[in-house]
Amino acid sequence: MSLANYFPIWDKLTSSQQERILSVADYKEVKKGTVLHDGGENCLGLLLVRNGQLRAYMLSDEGREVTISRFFEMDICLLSASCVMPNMQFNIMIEAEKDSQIWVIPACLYKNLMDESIPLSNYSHDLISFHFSELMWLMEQVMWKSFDKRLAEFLLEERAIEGADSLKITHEKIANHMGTAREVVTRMLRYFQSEGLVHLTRGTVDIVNPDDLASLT
Amino acid sequence: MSLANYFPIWDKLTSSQQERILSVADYKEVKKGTVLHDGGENCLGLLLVRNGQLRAYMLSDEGREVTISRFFEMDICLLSASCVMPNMQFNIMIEAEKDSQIWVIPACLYKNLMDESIPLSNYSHDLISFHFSELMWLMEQVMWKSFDKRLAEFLLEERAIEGADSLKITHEKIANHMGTAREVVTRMLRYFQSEGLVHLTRGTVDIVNPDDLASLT
DNA sequence: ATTTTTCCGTAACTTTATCACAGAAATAAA
DNA sequence: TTTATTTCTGTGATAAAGTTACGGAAAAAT
Repeated sequence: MSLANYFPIWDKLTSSQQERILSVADYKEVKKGTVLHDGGENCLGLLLVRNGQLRAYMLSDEGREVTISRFFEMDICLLSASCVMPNMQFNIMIEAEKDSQIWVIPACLYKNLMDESIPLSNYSHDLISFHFSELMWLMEQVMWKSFDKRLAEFLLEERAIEGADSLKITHEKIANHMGTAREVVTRMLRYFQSEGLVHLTRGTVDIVNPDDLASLT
Repeated sequence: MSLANYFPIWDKLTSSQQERILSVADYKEVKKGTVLHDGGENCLGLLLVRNGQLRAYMLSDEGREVTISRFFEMDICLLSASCVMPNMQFNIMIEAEKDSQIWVIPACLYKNLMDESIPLSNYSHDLISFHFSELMWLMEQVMWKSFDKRLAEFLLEERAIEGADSLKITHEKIANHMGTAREVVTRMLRYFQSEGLVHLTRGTVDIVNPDDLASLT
């Protein structure tokens, strides 16, 4: 399966445009943990996920993190292309959460295409709009939901992504996703355990009672 | 001065497109406090500010607010046009912070224009991208800055907007901008006053020492 | 002049974040 | 295999911010 099968609105591009993309797109296989983009530095380009899982997150000066968005198969990530997303002077990071196969499409090409293809321009428009919407949602969560609800929701989301009740994740990783401190996660997880919602062992959180977790949110 | 002088990239539109905008744009004068858009309900359209000041904010179920973005002369607000910003199912509100003169451009027309004008499509792209960026900034503030710094920054921003050291604003309004509780604002303002940074009277905050306020951030 | 509304002040309490440290489990090194 | 090192977790003390519950003063309305 090639790029054409993964790139959205591929058939709305002219064959010349398609060829230009194919000729410059860079196929990469990256290991879990690889940082693909850090801050405003280099404008890597857009990332098209063939396989695996990416994570975009914010990084504070003190090294704290919050996950902004996650990318799965067939998703396209614009956040790595500062040139396509102008006016961005902040620390957005992108890393591979799992071993992944991706195509990197240079931002300059993409920008050129946006100047000639209305479908592509409108598609990007909708993508960014979607990211904006996601960020609004995150904002709501952070501002107005208590931590127990947020944690419960995170665990259930993780369960849905992994398709398993046993999550191989450390308290610190959870804290980094949620933008809080490890101790806070530990304490709440212990409380969840005392209530029979989860079972904890080093490096894993077993979801014992997903229904009660869900009713908490 | 007419719409054409306020609408960005006006000269990159065809005369037919310009005419269509002119023929359907609705000129309005709204009083301070008017809510122009509430939630996903009606898709009012975009707002082009001729004069005055608008404010976009999030609203929680419990009635708490946070200001997301503000709009001044010649700014265009897309957030009110859910159709132009798809995938938005949250409570975004827009109100006039001052008596304002605006044009309302129906979202359906705008959407049609985006399908035929690359400059317009790209312009909207950049606009939303800018909103995304603003939201990222807000997120950083909320997550990683202590409240004293945030409040100092808010007061200085307000001072810059008003062009005066004496701010006619209640503690509650400040709290609504910042997404916190009125008591928290009151306490911090009293602390600021005790440090000689501000002077408080009912309904006003006088900035006594802007430099020290700035050094706090 | 009196009532009502708006705005502000404060104390007690809860939740979340921060700091400091320690011990257990896993991994690497000797 | 034993020892050392790193990673992960647990917990108490403290601080910051949000919540609850008032009451009182200033302004506006009657």
